[in-house]
Amino acid sequence: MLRRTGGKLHFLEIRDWSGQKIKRALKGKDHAGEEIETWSSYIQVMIGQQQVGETGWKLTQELDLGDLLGVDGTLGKTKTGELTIFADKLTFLGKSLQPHPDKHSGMQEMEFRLRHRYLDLIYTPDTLDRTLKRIKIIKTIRNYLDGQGFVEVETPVLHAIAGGAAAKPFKTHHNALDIPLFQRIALELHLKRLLVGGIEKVYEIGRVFRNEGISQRHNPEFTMMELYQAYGDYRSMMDLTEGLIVACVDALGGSRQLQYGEHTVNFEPPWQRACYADLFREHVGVDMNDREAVRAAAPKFGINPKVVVEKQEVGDKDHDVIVHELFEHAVEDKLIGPVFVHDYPAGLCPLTKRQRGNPNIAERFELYVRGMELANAYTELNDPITQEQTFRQQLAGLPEEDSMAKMDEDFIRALRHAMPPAGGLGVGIDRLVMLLTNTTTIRDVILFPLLRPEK
RNA sequence: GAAGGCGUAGCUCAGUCGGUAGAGCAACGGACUUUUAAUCCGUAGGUCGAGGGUUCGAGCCCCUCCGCCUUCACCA
Repeated sequence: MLRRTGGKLHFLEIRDWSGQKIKRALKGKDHAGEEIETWSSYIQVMIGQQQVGETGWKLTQELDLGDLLGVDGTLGKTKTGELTIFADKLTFLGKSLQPHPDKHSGMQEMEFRLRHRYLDLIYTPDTLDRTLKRIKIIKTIRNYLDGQGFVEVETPVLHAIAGGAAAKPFKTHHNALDIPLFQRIALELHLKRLLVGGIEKVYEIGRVFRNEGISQRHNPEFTMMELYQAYGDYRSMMDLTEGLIVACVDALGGSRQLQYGEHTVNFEPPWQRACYADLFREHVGVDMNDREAVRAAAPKFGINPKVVVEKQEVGDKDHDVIVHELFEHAVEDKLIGPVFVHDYPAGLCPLTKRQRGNPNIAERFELYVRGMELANAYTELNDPITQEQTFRQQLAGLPEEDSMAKMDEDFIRALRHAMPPAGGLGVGIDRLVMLLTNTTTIRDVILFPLLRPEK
């Protein structure tokens, strides 16, 4: 609430949260001509001493910035043309005891904004705008997938074994059963069990947890969408991904050309599809299957082809590992996209089916936009014997206390009852929202990101 | 984990060469009947992130620590 007082006549601007979405023009020089869609708007209220009576006038004298006020009156326009409620009755609804931020400068410091998100929503129009867009994107994903015949499910967050990805889990404990439990790091293994169970088009949108570092692109809890389609493969996943994300872009109501930083990204389909090996050759300059050439090229991109443990070179890195490090350094930044990078070196993808006729290539793609991995999809491995072997290989070097070091025997048993061949897709919702709302930090697309406790 | 930047009133920010701690908004008191962030007059508000050092004297210089931001590293 802004207040301009004038003797026996006051003008207030109150924020109206009627729940109805409207277009609102942003005020101020910086936003001239801009509109956002929101459910909050400001409307002016005029309060005259004679109109609101003695108690109403007394109340008016006591109002502070941030108070909640009910107004009955007549809608009209002032002589300057501003839409205004001419109040004849005031109802006091809530008191602000804490001083609010500067009504013009708003909130500048990131930490203050994050620790007072309720104020940030009021004083930083972009925060509310991004929040509404996030909700709309998630709703669009549900509508789109439901329309394609997918079934949304809920699977456990607490796992006895945290599998489906390579990440450190959060650990907790169940008292009655007296067992350790982990918060999930992926949705994959339960959704695949459902494939076995005959739910042939299945998805989940849910929170996953990884006990790792925090950065502009990482929050310890974040939202994943994973879907699995029986009798699909990574090619069908590309078509689905393209349709899904274009639907999200369209849902935001603007153009299919979206600004992100200094780049404009064109989401108009069809999107480029590029083979991993071709991109590698183009940007690194050597054939990724040429082991000598790859090894020789590594130092040019600042990559050490030796494994370094505590500053000792203890051996040669695996060929596919060097290839991918080169890819990350030399190629990723160039992928403004959207571009599907497909056909990955098999060594990088233990859970992926090999290409028919080429065991060195995995049927996988990642969708890159502006150098960021936005989606990851496979033709899923459905052979229980191969799956068990790759699990064992993957776990071989890990320390015992690492939860990843435990084999999910139940999952293997499920596969042994026959999982249909399937395409699978994972999308990091937070990063998708970042991209579609031109936001540089994940902390601004999550309402309450994890912060170090105060003091 | 490394480097750089920042930390001053509830908020947004000044603070020069090392010389008494500042402004606007918000709050409080008063005046005012047509305003578009900011009417006028007045009042109050501070462990200058914390601790140590140099100095006659430190918001400012030096050291240590804490927090946040940025970049890099790590991490699917």
